[in-house]
Formats: sequence, structure tokens, C-alpha cells
Amino acid sequence: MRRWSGHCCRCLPTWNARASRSTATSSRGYRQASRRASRVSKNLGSPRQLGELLFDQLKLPGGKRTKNGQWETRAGLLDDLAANEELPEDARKLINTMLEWRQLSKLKSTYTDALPLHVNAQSARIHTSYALAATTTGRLASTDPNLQNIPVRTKEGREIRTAFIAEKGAQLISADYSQIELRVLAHMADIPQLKKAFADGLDIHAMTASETRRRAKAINFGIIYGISAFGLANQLGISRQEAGEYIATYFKRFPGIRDYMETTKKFAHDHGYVETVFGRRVHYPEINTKNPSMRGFLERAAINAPIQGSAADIIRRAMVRMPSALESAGLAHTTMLLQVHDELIFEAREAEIATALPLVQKVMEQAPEPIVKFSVPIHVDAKAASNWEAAH
DNA sequence: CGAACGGGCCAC
DNA sequence: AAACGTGGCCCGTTCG
Repeated sequence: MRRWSGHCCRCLPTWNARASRSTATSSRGYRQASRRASRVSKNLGSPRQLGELLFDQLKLPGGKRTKNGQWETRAGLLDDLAANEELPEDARKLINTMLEWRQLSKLKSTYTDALPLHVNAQSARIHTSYALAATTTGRLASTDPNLQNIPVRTKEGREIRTAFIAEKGAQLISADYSQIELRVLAHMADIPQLKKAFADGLDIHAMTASETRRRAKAINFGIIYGISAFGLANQLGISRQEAGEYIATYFKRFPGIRDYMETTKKFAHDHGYVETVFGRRVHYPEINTKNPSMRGFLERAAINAPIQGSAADIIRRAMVRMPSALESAGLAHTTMLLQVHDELIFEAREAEIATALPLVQKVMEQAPEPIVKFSVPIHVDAKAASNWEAAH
């Protein structure tokens, strides 16, 4: 039984039809037009055909194959290709056009076209379903539609967020845990330098910075995910050796993290499970497999699970307490709408916003108590605005 | 025709 | 051998 049967989440704000109306050409139309205009007859929307054009016909350098023998055409790879000044201008231009087309067609097909089809006729809102026991770590999963992956990274993507609006006379509140997984790590692994940094309100990403903020962030996340020099090198486009030096520097700066990861790994091998900070178990019965790649994969998952799982426990505790907390505070017109892993979204009548903001912040920040007293501060940022993009 | 799968990519 | 964790959805392709 994967799905929590019966109910969807509470209502989502109304979909803003104005913002969601698309004026773009249909993808089919675009492809037909580009096929006519091209000397080679290809559907470049198909990764296979794009790969064949770039690497079989045009013989561009740097081609890699996927495990099934297809040419890889990931954005990261195409980025590198287009950056190569040795390549013919028209090839680079084609690649950049394809990257742009990929980005826009992704947004159109997955969000702009699809989301309006989910608007409920009665409520005039989009309702998602949350699966409560679908992930190994204890996170929720959102489906039909997934409202936990609404774009935010790019300017064009954020346009989609602006379409999630509050009722007239109300606003949306977005309240999100600040760097919750790094704080969980600092607490669970008991890293003095990391705990002090959070206690002092320092910017961890800036602190990690051996070079740029982008690299610092990648390392911080990499640590949580069970990093390897290879993976970090891949992501940052640096040499394996350089990546290895970053990791070594990180481990030196925060002594105890490497030990913690090794201890967690050993615990997983000895017991076949790991635990969140609240004692909830995440089982890895196959972790002692002799298959090296599977073993490595399970080890990284087992290192990540207590961190990701503890953060999932914390926000669940906040969610369980939230309705009664709102009611006790007399906030009858403030409603919890959505959960996005480290963020809760509410709709609140304007008259209630000033009270709701500090209340939801408090419930979220105190969620570990009284079971666990965190040795680092848990911090929540909360903000109200008329649409999701502005509130975030 | 639908199911299953791979590739790709959106989020945290 | 793979190489950074957790998910879900879309498209193209293949298969029955």
C-alpha cells in the first residue's frame, strides 16, 4: 500500500488563468517547422536523434554513451559542447537553441499545459495527493500533480509560481526551514565548528567557501549525499584531484564529519538499518551485498537517510501540531495547504497574517521538542505575499 | 492500443 | 563498476 488512500491535501490556491495561458507554439508544431527547415530530417526533440546528429553525423568531440549505448545529450554535456570555441559556429548555435528549446518545452509540457488540467471544477483549485509512506527516508511524495517540484530556479520557471495565488482578501505564507539538513548533521554528528557557526548565525555556505559560493554549496550538499571526489568533480567541472582536495579541506575544517559518516556506515552494516534523531528506523537489508556498486549505493543512501529522514520527521511533527496550534490562537482562516520537504505553505486571511507568521514559525522551530533538544538553533523564515513566487 | 522503459529534468 | 541522496512527470521508443 503505497498511497494514503482517501483524501487529498487541503486546497491549493486558485490557478491564475491569466498567468497560465500559454501563447507558445505547440511543441508538435515547432518540431514540424524545424524539420522542414532542416537539411537533415531529424526530430531533435528526441534525445536519440539529437545524439546521432551531433556525434555520428557532425562528429562533434566529447560524446559519451549511456549504459544502453545511446549518445548522452544531457544539458550539462551540451553546455560543455557549446562552450567549446573550436566547434563550428552553427553547431554551437544549434546546441544552444536545443538547450533553450528543452528548457521551455519542459516548462510548457510539465507545468503550463498540464497544471490547468488538474483544476478541480468545484473548488477551482488544484489538489495534490500526498503519499505518506512512499519514500525510504520518510519524506512525503506528491502526485497527480506533483506540487513538490514547481520550478523556482530560473526566471522563466518562477513565472509558473506566480500563478499560484491566494483568495481575494487572503495571502499565501511560505515558511521554510533554513539549511535544515546541515543543522541536523551538525547536531547528529556533533561537529563543534559547525554547531558554533550555526549558533553564531553564520552563513555556512560562505564559511565553507574555499573558492566560490557555488562550489561551497556543492560541497555542503555533496557531504549530505555521501560525496565522492568523482561526483563533485563532475558537478563542478573540475579535476578529480582538485575535488579530492576540496573534500579533504572540508573534512579538516569540520573534524568529526568523516568519523560520523564512517560510524553510520558501520552501524548500517552491523544492524541492517539506520535511525533518525527520533529513533525511527530506515532499513537497508541488502547493504551487506557483495555487489560493489549496489553496496556503494546503499552505503551512500544509509549515510543520507538519518539526515534527510530526521528533517522529514521534524516537519511532520510541525504539521501534526499545526491545525490545533492555529485553532488555539484563534486563527480560523489560516489553512495549511502544502508541504515541500522543508517548506509549509499556508493561505491566511489578511487580518490573521500578522499573528500567523510568528505562530507557524514557532511551531516549526519547536517541532523537535520535547523529544529532542537540538544543540543548534532551528531557524524558519516566513513571509506572506499574494502569490507563491513572491512569498518564497 | 496501452504498458514498460530509458533519457531527461523539475524540486528539495 | 560506478562515480551525490529523495522523489514524479513528460516524451520518444519498443514491445506485446
